[in-house]
Amino acid sequence: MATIKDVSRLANVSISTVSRVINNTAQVAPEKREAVLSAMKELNFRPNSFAQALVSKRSNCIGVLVGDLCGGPFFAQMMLGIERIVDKANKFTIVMSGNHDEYRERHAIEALLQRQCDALILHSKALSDEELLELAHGPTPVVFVNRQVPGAEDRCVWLDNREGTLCAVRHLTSQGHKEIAFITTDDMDFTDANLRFEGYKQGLEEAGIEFNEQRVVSAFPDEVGGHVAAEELLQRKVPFTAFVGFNDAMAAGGISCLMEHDIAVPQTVSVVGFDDIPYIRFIRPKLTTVKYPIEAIGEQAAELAVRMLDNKPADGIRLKFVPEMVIRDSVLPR
Amino acid sequence: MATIKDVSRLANVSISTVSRVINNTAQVAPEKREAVLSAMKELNFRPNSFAQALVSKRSNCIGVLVGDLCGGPFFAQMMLGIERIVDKANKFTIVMSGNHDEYRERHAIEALLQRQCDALILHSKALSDEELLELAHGPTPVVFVNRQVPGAEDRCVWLDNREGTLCAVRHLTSQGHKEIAFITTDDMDFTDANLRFEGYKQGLEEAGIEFNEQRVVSAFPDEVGGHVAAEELLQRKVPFTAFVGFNDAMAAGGISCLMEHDIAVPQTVSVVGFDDIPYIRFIRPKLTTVKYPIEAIGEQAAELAVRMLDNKPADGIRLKFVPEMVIRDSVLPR
DNA sequence: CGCACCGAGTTCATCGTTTTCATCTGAGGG
DNA sequence: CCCTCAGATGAAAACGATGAACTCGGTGCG
Repeated sequence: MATIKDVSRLANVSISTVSRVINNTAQVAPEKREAVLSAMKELNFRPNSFAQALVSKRSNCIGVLVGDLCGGPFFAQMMLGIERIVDKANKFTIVMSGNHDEYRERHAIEALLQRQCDALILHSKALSDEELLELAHGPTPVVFVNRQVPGAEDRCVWLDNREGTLCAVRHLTSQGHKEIAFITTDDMDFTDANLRFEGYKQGLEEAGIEFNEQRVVSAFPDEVGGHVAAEELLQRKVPFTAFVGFNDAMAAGGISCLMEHDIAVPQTVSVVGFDDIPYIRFIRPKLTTVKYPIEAIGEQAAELAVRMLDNKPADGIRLKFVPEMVIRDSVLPR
Repeated sequence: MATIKDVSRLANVSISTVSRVINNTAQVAPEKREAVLSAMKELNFRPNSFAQALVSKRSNCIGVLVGDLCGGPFFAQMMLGIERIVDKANKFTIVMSGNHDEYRERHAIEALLQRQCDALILHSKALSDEELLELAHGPTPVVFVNRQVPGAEDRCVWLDNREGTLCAVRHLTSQGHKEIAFITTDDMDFTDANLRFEGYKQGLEEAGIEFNEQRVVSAFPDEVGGHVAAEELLQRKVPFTAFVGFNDAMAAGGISCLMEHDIAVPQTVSVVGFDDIPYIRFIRPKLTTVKYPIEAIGEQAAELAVRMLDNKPADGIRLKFVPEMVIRDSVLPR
C-alpha cells in the first residue's frame, strides 16, 4: 500500500504538502495540489488510519456495547439509529456484544477503550452503577443507553420503562380487564425488569385492583420463555383475562402457548406486549404493544456522543423518552 | 493513558523489556518480569493498538460487510457465527453495512481496507464479479459469503439456493400440490433471487407442471412486500393451492394477507418459506420452511478468513452448504 | 531603506510500539 | 587464565502520518 512518502516523491513535493491537501489544512498552490491529487489517484493512496490515529490521538471511532446482536431485532434497530448519526459525522462504529454478562461486558469495554475509541455508547446491563460512573469520569466521553446512572444523568438516554407497563395496564383496565397477569423476565437484577414490574403494580393500584403474585410468572425473555411462562401461568389455575408481556417476544411466545391450549386471543385473553419489534405486526392477532423508540434513542445517544467528543454543547438532545401505546388487535374489551 | 515508557520507568527496565513481557517474545529474568507486570497493573496499562498495528502491520481486525443489520435477523445471525470464531482467534470484528447499494458497498469496503483490516468477509450483493475478483487479487485476504465469484471459488462460502426452492417445491408436489405460486423479491439483479427462481421452475418441471408466469409475483423482500405481493396474486385470479416465499418474511406477510381475505392457511393454501429465521416459529401457523444455515456459514467464512491471514491451509472448511426442509404446520396435503 | 509580514514550502520532532543489533555478564572449555 | 558463547538487556531505528517551527522571496509601510 502506498504511503504519503510515495505520493510526495511522485508529486515532487514534501510530505507535509501532501498532508495539507489530504486534510485541507492550509493553502497549496493549485498546480501542486493537482500534482498531489493525481499522484494519490495513480498510487491508489489511502492514508493509514493507524498512523493518523497515533499522531492525532483521534481514532474517529465510536465504540458501542450492546447486549447481543441476535437475541432479537432490538439492538439491531438501535445500531441503525446510531450508525445513521455516526456516519453523518464521518466516523466509524465498532460494536461489541457484552451478552448480558458482567465479565464479558467489562472485557468488551476494555477492548473498545484499548482501540482508543473517541467515545463510547454503552448499553450495559450487568455492570454496577459505580463501575459505570467511574468510566464516565475517565477521559473518554461515555453515553449510557437505556439506563440511568446516578451521578451521570446528563449522559443517559433512556426510556421510562415504568411508564410503559403502566400504560399497558391502564389500557387493559380501561377496557374492563381486572385479572391481569404479567409475564416477565427471570433476570430481575436488570433495572428495566424492576421498573416494568413496578409500572405493572402501579397500574393495578391505580385501578384499585389487588396485586396477586400468583399472576406474575417469569422465564427467559424470549419467545420460548414466554411460552414456558404462559404454561406455568395456566398450571397455577389462577384466572386471568389478559396479560402484559415483558417484551414482544415473550408476549408472542405466550400467545403461542395459549393457542395450543385452545384459548382464543384476544377473545378469551387479551395481550399487550412491549417494544414494538418489527415482526409482531405479522403474528396473529396483530399485537397491541408499547412502543420502545429504540432507533430514536440510538440516534440521540450517538448525537450526544458526537457532541461530547467535539466539546460542543448538548443542546436539544432528548435524554428521556416516553413510551406510547400502539393499538392493534390483541386486546378486546371485557 | 499510560504508555510503555511509563511502565518501563516504573519498573526500572527498558521499554524493550516491557515489550518482551507483553508479547512473550523472549526470555526475561523472573524478577524483572514481575516488576513489569506489577507496574503494568499499577498504571492500568494497555498497549496502544494503533502503535502496535502501525509497526507490526497487523490490526487484528477482520472487516465484515453485511447488507443491513436491521432488515431482519439474517445478518445478525451471520455475525453471531463470525464473531464466535473471530473472538476465538483473539481478533476483533468491524462491521459495515452496504445497504445493498453499489456505491455504499464500495465505500464500506474502502473504509474497511483503509482501517487495515487483516482480512475481509464480504456479503456483497451489488458489486460485480469483476470488481470482487480484483479485490480478491489484492494483498488482503477476502472471503465471499453467499455468492460464488468466478475465479475465486475457493474463497466463497455459500448455500445452494437453487436446491432450496427446489426442495420447497418438491415438498409441495409430494403433498399433491400442482398450482404453486412464487412470491419473490423485486430485485432480480440479485443472484440469490435468480437461483431461487430457477429452483422453483425446476421443481415444477420435475413434477411435470407447466410454468405459469401469472403465478409469480414480486415485491420488496420483507413482510410488507409479501403482503403486497399476495394481494396482487389474489387480484390476478389465477388459482393456487400453495405458494413458496422468497424468504420467511415475505411468506409471513403473504400469510397475513391471505388471512385478511379469510383464506385459511394451511387448509386452503399451503405455504413454504425460506431461511428459517428465529421468529417464524411463533407465527400462526408455524411456518414450514427451508433452513438457511447462516450462522454455520458465518462460522466457516470466518474460519477461512482466519486461516488465510495466518497462511494456514484451508483443510476441512466447508464451502458449499445444502439447504434442508424444516417441516412445521403451514403445509397440508392436497 | 529597513522592517514586519505574508504565503507557500520544507524540515523535523513526535505519537507508542516492535524489532534488530549491539552490549554486557557470567559460565564453561581448553 | 583466557576465550567463546549464550542469555539477558538496552539503545535506536523503523512504522506512516501530523503539525510546529523554520526558510525564503516578495510586499507594503513608515
